[in-house]
Amino acid sequence: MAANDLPPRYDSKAVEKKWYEKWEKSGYFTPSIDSSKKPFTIVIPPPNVTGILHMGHALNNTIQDILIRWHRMKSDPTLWVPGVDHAGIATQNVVEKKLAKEGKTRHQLGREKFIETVWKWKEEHGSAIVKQLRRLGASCDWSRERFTMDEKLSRAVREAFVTLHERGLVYRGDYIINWCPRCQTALSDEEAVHQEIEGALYYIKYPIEGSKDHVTLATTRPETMLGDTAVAINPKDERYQNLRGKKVILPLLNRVIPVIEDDFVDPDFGTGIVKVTPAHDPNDFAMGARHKLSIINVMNSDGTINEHGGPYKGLDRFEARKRIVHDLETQRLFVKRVSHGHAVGHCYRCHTIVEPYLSKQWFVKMKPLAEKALKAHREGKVKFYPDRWTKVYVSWLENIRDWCVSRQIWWGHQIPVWYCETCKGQRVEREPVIARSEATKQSSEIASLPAVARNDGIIVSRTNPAACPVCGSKNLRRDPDVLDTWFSSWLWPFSTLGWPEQTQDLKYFYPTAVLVTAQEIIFFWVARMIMAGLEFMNEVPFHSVFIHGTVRVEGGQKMSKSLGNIIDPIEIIDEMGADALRFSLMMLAATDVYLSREKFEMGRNFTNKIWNATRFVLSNLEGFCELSDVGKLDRLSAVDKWILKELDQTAEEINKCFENFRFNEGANAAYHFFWSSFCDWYLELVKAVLMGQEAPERKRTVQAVLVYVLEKSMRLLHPFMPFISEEIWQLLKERVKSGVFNLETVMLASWPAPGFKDKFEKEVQSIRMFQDVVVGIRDLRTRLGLKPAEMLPDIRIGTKSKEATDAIGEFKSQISFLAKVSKISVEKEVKKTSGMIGRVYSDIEIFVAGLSPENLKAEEERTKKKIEELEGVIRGIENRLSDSKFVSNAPREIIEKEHARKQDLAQKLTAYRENLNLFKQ
RNA sequence: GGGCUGUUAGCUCAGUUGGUUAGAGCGCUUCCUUGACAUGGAAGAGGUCACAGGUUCGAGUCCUGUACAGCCCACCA
Repeated sequence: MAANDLPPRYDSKAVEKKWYEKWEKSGYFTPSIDSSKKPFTIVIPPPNVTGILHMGHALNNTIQDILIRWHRMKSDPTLWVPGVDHAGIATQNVVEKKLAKEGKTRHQLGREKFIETVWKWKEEHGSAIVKQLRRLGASCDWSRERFTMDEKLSRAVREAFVTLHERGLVYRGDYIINWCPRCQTALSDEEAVHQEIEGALYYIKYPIEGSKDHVTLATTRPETMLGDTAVAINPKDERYQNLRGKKVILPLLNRVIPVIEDDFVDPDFGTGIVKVTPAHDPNDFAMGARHKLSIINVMNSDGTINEHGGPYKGLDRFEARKRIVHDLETQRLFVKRVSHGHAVGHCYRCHTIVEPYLSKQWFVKMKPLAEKALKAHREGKVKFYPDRWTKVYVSWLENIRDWCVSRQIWWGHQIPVWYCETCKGQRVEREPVIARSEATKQSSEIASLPAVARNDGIIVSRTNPAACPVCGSKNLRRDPDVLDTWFSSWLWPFSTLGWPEQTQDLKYFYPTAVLVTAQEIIFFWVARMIMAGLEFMNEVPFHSVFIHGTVRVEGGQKMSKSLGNIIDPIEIIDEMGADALRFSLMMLAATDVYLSREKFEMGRNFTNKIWNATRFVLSNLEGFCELSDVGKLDRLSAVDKWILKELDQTAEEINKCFENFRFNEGANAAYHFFWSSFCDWYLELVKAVLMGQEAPERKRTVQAVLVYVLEKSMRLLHPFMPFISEEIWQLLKERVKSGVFNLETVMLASWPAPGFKDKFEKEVQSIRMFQDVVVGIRDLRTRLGLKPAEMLPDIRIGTKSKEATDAIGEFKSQISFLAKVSKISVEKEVKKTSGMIGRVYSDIEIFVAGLSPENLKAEEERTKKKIEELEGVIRGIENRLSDSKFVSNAPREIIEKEHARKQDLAQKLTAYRENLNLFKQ
């Protein structure tokens, strides 16, 4: 055998680095715009600039890369736009933490200097994840890489905000928002993650004014009582009719507050009496509005009690809670504390319990946007895969609430709003504000809140104004807030392509084809992108949304840094290779992925298998091989045709799987074809040819088929395993002359289309029979305890079918090669003698004679068991066939099938029964 | 409280419109270092498809209910 200088183990490291650099440098990732062709575009879900690649990214980007590479091979102009998100709160937190280590705060630095520091941090650390995406093999067009804080994308953000304002879809108002006392910023409803916690209901007595009596009410947050401005009952509640028009005394502060009646109060909860704290609870805020209650904010932005909290001033909210409960106990106004599980909002970034907090924020009116998005869905313009996510999307849109978009941090897009200090106070024009909970039932009441005048010295502008357009004053102050990070993300599918400029990219590549993402950000991102696309581009940003599973650790937990259960994809790439990582993920990715390190061995073993199959093929080529069109060769044997057919069917199946986002099935098909069909059968079979005394033409044919199948396999595997497929394809290119190798890379080779449709059916059938015989003989060998090197002296195969006779006759030499048999005879009627055992197939029986008593005994048992099994199955079929309902209702082909099956099994049964007799002799 | 998903081999999971004897990987048993590969090869064992009903000639697959698990949504203080 020719010397082979390839190592027996695949070395992923060297290969991966080499090819990725070559691809990127050669510009293969950059499509050329061809107006005669329909492009295929994907925008990446931009990872956070603070992020490092985790398994979720690996899964998400592997799927995108598969789609991208597949389409590129189908010669669509294919664009994958990469980029990174500035991740306002997360990034600011990271940099602030770093400053804290140096003993500094952002306030010491000042805004300008701080933002400079963040940019510096970004330059130094922000490219970590894009480097890691390269290691994964992601074939993004890096020449179009974007960052949400790029000048052009910032311009898009500003354009979007101002446009929405012009359309009356942006407003500013005083509302209860979710406030994170740790991050010191407002959060949108989506950013306040509700988590079930084991809290408590505190029952407290409020004395009734002018009476020795009191009312008892229940609350989960006693500290907010400092801001109570009323107590409420349900007007229909019989029990409390006597409280009508009364006043109660707020304990601790001794404030006199009224008893109000409101339908909101649920008589069945707690005592049926509610304390009303308009500044610290959204419902109370609404009630306060309805009853024109005063609003007392008792907290500072850091969650400590402020000067309105009397003696509790300066205490943290939870400390204040303890002290208040204690003081109430002392005053005998505390009744009881009852455990009470309830959902409480937590900051999605730092997990601090958010405080419902009254403040002035900017909102986007979502209902008009959502209506467009719903309409687009009804018209089938955007489809979710799997379909069940549609419902999640629709129900969120139907119940949408306004979006609080201002954040009290520094890192982000500063809101393009200025306040004229001169105009301020001169309320020019009043206009009722549409409330945050417009979609909820309380909306009509909220609308009667004190209105904020829209032109009350507020300037919303595309460019930085030099003077107030109303009064000409230069005394302007810019709104210090920045926009929610998602306010730039939702523009991503078109801002990355140049919007608001009408660039060539935007015209050609928008809308994109598919969005690949995880379930967690359907609301945050997917739905909002659809709304933005429709609002600003008048077209959905993508036609398909593929929602893949969540990556979890074995055992079901989410993979997270804090749990310390991370499996780092880069470590897996280092150890086993990116291809192994990618392929393993795809094999597992049907639903949520539960990972353990061992699971990646599947992919690693597969890469090694591919590698070694290649070593075998290459070492069996003699010199430089010329590959003519295999399909035209008339020297193809049945096995050649069989493997070509299998290859065809696999290509077709993988294609279908990609079309339907069924990546695990596609990976399975590729795996099974390459390993079982190509390696286990075809390679083993052709060894007989390559090493035997076959005619040189036969050898050359086999070599051609080997190369042909291997080359096409590399194309099929390329989307899954870009690196090894390229490496092997290039190795073949060095040794083989063929049209396809005029190309530079397998990346640009065409996606295999079936070439042998409706052909080779007969050959496929006879190979199946041949495989039966080989497996049968091997089974017998194992049962007889033969050593691999030992030859079975005499195998007799009985068959009455002409096809089987022909097939076995044709493959005799291969059978003896694969199953180690010295003599094979095919007979119509095998003369059975005692001491023979056999295996029975539909058309074929295999016999071997001359066995030991122990072997015979074991085989007798086995035969008996087999007979019982067959009898059971046949009985079942007979029952069915004698059932008049079945016969009259089932389709004819099913009945025919059953008949044929019965006959088949009956024949087998007879054969086994005869065999059983052999043991009795 | 509402919604969604899952429950199939020891483990992790496939199973597209209902139709042969339900598949894969890992693990397990036996054998094999044979000239591509022990990250390998050959043969094999292992499943009343959570439970109870229903529709149907026929159900892992469709319907209803139950149990368990997980996820998402939700302002009952």
